[in-house]
Amino acid sequence: MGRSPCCDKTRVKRGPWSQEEDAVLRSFVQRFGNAGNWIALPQRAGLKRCGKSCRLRWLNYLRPELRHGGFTDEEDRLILSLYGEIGSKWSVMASRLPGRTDNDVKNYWNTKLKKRYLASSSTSTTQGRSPPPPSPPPAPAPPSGDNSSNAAAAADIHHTHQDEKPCLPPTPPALTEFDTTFADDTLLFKSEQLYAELVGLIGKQSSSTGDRDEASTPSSSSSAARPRRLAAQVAALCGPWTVDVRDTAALLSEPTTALLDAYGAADDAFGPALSACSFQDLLASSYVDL
DNA sequence: AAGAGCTACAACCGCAGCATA
DNA sequence: CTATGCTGCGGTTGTAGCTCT
Repeated sequence: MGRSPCCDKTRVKRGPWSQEEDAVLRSFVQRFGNAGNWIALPQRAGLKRCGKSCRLRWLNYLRPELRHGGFTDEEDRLILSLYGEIGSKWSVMASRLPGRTDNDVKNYWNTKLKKRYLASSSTSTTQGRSPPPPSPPPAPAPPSGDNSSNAAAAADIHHTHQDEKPCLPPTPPALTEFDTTFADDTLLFKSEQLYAELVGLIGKQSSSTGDRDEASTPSSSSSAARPRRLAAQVAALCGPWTVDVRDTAALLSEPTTALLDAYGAADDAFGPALSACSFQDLLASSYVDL
């Protein structure tokens, strides 16, 4: 019996993720997590993506604790050593390398280390040693330590080129089909906060790199100023931006539950507010011209 | 300068295992 | 107990950018 596909591939977007999609997914997941259901997430967040794709994007690319960029010699040695012990258990290897994903390790292995490994194993074979068995893992690394070590490592992780990319959209993500019919004041206020936070994230990333390629964003010069103005105005109303939105733990600690509580999200992890309108709609609703 | 080949990495695919109704 | 749905995982593919000829 064949499995049904996880989503209708003809109705979801595929291929590379845009900065707008990244911003929406990052903001949504940091706010609400996946609520135990990646399949439903894209619909809730207003993303035209397969849930699986969202999960992969978050896990392999958007998570704040991730490190991108070159592997160190120490990591090289550890991967080579682990491969000799457990074979292609990329997730186990990744758990031993804070800030790295299984996909990272796998790609790095396939493009670089594999050759080195084969060369060294053939050398050692000619020297009389048998190559290490790339098979049954003896004992998986203790999962309990993974999160803590990753969390600890996340503390001093410097964000690399991916995080440094300025990603200020000329207009907010889902605004092209913005429906102004819903006008719940509380919801509007909350959505303004959400969008202000998104803009804050974008602004922070841009300013950290000096907005160096803002000009590369099509038609950004005039329209890009509007979200910033909105953020400044909301910040004036709500107080300064004090939470680093790249810090998932900090984000999840307070506003999420407060927001969900505000909408009585007892039986739906996303809350009825998000059932009634998507996350992008929430963002969109904030984009009334103040 | 242009095309071929290579490299790095993002993204997709499909299966296995687990949870749950 | 079984069917179903979801997540996690490893293998594979696609492609942008770089280097070489």
